Amino acid sequence: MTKVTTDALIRKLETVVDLSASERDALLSLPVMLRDFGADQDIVREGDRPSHCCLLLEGFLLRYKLVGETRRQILAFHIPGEIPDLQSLYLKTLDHSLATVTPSKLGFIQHQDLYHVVTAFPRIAGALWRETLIDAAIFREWMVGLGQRRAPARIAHFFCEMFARLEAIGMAADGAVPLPITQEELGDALGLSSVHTNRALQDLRGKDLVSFERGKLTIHNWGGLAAAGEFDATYLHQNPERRPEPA
Amino acid sequence: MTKVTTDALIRKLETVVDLSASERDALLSLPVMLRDFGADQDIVREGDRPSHCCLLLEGFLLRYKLVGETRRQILAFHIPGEIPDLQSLYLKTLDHSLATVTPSKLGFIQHQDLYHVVTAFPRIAGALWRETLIDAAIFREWMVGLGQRRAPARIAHFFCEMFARLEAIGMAADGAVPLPITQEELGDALGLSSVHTNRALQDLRGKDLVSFERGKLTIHNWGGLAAAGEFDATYLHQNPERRPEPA
DNA sequence: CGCCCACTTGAACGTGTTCAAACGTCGTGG
DNA sequence: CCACGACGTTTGAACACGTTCAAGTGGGCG
Repeated sequence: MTKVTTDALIRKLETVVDLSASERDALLSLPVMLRDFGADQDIVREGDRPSHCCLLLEGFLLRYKLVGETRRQILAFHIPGEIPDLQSLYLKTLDHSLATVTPSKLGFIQHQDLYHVVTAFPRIAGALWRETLIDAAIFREWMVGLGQRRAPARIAHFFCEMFARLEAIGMAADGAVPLPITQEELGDALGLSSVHTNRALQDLRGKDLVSFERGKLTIHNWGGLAAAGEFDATYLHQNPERRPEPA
Repeated sequence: MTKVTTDALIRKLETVVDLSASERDALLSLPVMLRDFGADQDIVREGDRPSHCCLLLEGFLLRYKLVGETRRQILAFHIPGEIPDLQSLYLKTLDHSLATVTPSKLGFIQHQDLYHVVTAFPRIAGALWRETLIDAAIFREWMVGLGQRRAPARIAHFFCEMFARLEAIGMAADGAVPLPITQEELGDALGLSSVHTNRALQDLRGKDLVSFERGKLTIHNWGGLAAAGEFDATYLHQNPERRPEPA
């Protein structure tokens, strides 16, 4: 039972380090509490001091910050295999909230248990650390979009990123991936009103680069979309670069 | 000699963990290569695969990404005691550049050496990991500013952040801190043109909240500035929350 | 003293926002 | 099976924030 749950995590980490038997065992024997959530539910909220992290097994999550009652900035979207709140292992007070987008299956892991594992197994620690660094790399790239790119480029870039990430976990088929978010959520992630998001979307559609409807993103012209969004996947650090230990 | 150089780092880490004698020794005996840089010089560039990290001892640094030849997004400013490229320990290819703002003194530490320390001393690893998580928390807060706040609020928020960080390392005096950046750099960090940055700045000055001239930031009305920028310091995670290990 | 660089100002323009209404689609219940 | 309701998407039009271009000002340093 618990074996199944950390599988996704182990698979992810093994793209970076070759885990030894004892390392794999340590991860497999981590107590994981399974829990299902409906759509649009907060999992943890800004200001909380959670005692566990959660591994996303199925579904889509997002992280957000509210600002001044009416506005929110979506900070990230998360897909299966990720641990969206791994940071809470070291930063005790949450500075943002985590919520489901779709109905989701989560595996909760006690900080204490995780802490013992990262203390005993430096290579696991390194691989997890690396995950949080990629998280930060994605934030940086979003900052570039928010600060420097016009609406259509921002959207195009976002689509490229999500496609690349979803493809990497095997969720792409026929040039399409599931992306079950509304235009309003898209706008809140990209710092755009839903109205303008809609119009910029028509722009991309008009050039026959993508279609995005009913939670499905289909890329018609990858080259064109990547060019429109100035997308360069380096920041996702997907090329394993095998082994995080230097030299 | 090398003792002096890692002092700033040790002091920083000790606000979070109580280091044992052997842990402190390990840090003190880290080989550090000192090097001076002039103003406005690249230290490492996007695409590089550096073999070392650098600890900032004196001066100001910034990280940036260029986009489309003419625009750049500044991702972060760094102040003494920080390791701006710690991430390169695990993410081999740099996805952005690091440069000096003012003439600076840097201590370079080989990845290999640092890797041995974090492998042997999990608590040091945890404290450094935590630093990179705070880095990410700052990115998130900047995303909120870039996506949701109007120019004056963005600037006000930024000033509050820099003041808080500089104060924490003892660089504040009489409600003022050194902040030797131009309005153009400020704009590039906040996603604003230098012209508009200038006008928004006049706005804040007109309300007698701050003055910012000749590289010096003086806060006249902290409450007012924080309100204007909707600033809440939680995300800086400066309250030590003593000991990163859970429970 | 003079130059360079940063800051400042003005004015036209453009991207994106806001408000408001209409449309479409899907799921529910009569 | 159709009617209804809810929610997401689409459209229009006025407006605002921020950009761009261009020229001018001012201070620090060689």
